Amino acid sequence: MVNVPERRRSTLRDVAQKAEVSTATVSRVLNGNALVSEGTRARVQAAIDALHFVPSAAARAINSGRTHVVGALVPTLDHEIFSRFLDALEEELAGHGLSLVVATTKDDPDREAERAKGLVDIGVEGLIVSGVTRSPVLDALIENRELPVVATSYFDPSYHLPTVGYDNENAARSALRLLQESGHQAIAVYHGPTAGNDRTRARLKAFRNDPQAEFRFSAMPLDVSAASDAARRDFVEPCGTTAVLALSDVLAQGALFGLQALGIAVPGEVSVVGIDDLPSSAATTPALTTVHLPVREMGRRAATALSKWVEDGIRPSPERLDTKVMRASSSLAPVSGILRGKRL
Amino acid sequence: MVNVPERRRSTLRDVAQKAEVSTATVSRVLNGNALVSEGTRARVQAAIDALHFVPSAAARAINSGRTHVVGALVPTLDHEIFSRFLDALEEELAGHGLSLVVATTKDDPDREAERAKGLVDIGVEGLIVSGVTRSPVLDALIENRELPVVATSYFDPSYHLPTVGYDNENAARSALRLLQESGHQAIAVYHGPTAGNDRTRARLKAFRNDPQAEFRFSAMPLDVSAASDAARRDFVEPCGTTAVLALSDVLAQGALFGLQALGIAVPGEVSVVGIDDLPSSAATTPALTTVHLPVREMGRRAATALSKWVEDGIRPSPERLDTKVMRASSSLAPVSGILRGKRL
DNA sequence: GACGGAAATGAAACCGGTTACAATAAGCAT
DNA sequence: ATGCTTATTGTAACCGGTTTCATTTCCGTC
Repeated sequence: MVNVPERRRSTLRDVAQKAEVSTATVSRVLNGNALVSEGTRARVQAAIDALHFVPSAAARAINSGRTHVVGALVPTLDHEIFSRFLDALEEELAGHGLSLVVATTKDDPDREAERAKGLVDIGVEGLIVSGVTRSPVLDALIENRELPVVATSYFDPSYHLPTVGYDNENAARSALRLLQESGHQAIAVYHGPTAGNDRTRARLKAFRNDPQAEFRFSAMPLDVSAASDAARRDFVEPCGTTAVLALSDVLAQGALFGLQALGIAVPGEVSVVGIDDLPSSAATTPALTTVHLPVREMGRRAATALSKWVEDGIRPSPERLDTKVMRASSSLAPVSGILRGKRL
Repeated sequence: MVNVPERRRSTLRDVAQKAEVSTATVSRVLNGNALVSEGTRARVQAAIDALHFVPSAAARAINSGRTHVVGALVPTLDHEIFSRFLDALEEELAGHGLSLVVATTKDDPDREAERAKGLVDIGVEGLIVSGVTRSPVLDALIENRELPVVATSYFDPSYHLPTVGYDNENAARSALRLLQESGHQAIAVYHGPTAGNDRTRARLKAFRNDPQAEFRFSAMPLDVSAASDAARRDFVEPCGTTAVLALSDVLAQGALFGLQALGIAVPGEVSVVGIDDLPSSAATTPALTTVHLPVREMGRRAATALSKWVEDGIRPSPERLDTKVMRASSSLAPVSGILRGKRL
């Protein structure tokens, strides 16, 4: 509104001048710390308000050597599991006085390295990453900077960075055991892309060396529709498959919906089991039998671990989080019931 | 490994000394800009590598006056709609060379103001906010700092900040019209909390002054289970209500699941319509009739707008995004069918 | 009324880069 | 050999804060 020819953001020196004190005094008022007389403090504060002075974050950072910012590298934000993780992570970090910058990797190690470089360039003090597969470039960067980095969604005490996560293979094994205990042998396994995704690959390990079982693996994009389509394709003709084990709940839900669209009873004719335990999985009809992954807890733990490392220099120990079977007999039933293969 | 007593991060001066050049020359090499002889450049680069030198972000920022960081304030990350928005936002911002810090507000204006303050403290150059309800404190902060701020999820050209979003009231009206055109008059309206959430309040405006209709409003937490429970409560006894209009797809899905659990046919007996168009809404059985909100597009547009403002000082104009009815006759059917109230 | 010590404040160095400007050296036409 | 450009590099100021240390002031005490 007013004609201000080239307004420059006011600085601490401007404030000092206006309040007729030294810059040191203004700095003291700003930080509340030192002992400044009440009169001076008021005068300085008045000048600050009048000039709408806000201290420069960069100038502060250069002195303290701290930016109070950490970064998180996740495959995508467009998946409930990661956004819930980040929600908890952000909340906990905020409690420790840290801000969170996010960057997405699309499960590409090169892209991860590139984005990590970007984060370091803006001055993050630490990093949260997903899984244990790094580009050598990123490893070198971490090494050189001695950057605190916590790896999540994966538990591996032998990894060179501290991990906070669950045992993916074991989670998948729990789901598999559940099915097998109910007599299922011919199982369709639905999973997301394995390229660049070591969590999925770890889960797939649970299916190695199983002489009796008969697995049918299908990779697909991680969305409900893909799994729904897959189920409609796989089960449109009678087949011997009695169960779908999805390595993510979105796929399990999709399978459930697809089967329902075909008029196939779940779990009467086909059982469906997932991994993740999304909130919506408890509400579907039938509710989904799944393996709960404690992602919020993981977010909190990772935040605390990274915070300790960044603030106090204490390198955290690996933390293993427990997974847990949910609603074991909801979308899962013994194979003795009506078999899809015998229908008609 | 090596015994390094108190290692200090190496600085540009260290590099200069090691390479036996001035700091100016090192800076030139760093920025590739100026003309440095090939020999010198190589020597400096060698020193940089040897010392694992990485320039300080803060020191750079203090000179350029730029941090290349912007912030986003969203109610929560734990909701698909926001995380998809952020996914697109982050991607587009990255394309403009900007990093994204996120902070959650829990739909509380005071908390929003507080978190915004925190973001400004770490040096964000601009802000993305949700809706058009601000705490006066935050408004003052924005004003004083002349901070570029773009408001999203809401279209209102009269708002004092540029908005990039859709017309919430109109979206709800589309959904309502759809139901009414099919003859529905007794409608249960499921919606999330209204406190601090002007998007929901705007959607509710669509139901004002409708003499013929008979609305039954229920507020509930924004999760599938809450709506499922509500539906099970509302429809367990025969009642005249023939449709559920949920102001968010998670609630619509919940209602759908709840009705299915009661054995009520959708849309045969009760129709369900949502707003959002989540990916999973296309896959449920039946697929959900809903109003598509272009949140990814909104993310991209908001990113571009804020980027232009931050980088080029061009204050963006408000942008209105179109909403669109999806799958109009999927979970919606004319009321002439079996009425729940007449069952038994 | 001089003295010791706490309280309040300022001068100036400093953090780690960038950059304006000066200086030196090399190249080349006259 | 002289003068002028151009290429290369260095000196030092500067960005906007923080902090060390010295200085001044104000007390209460003996």
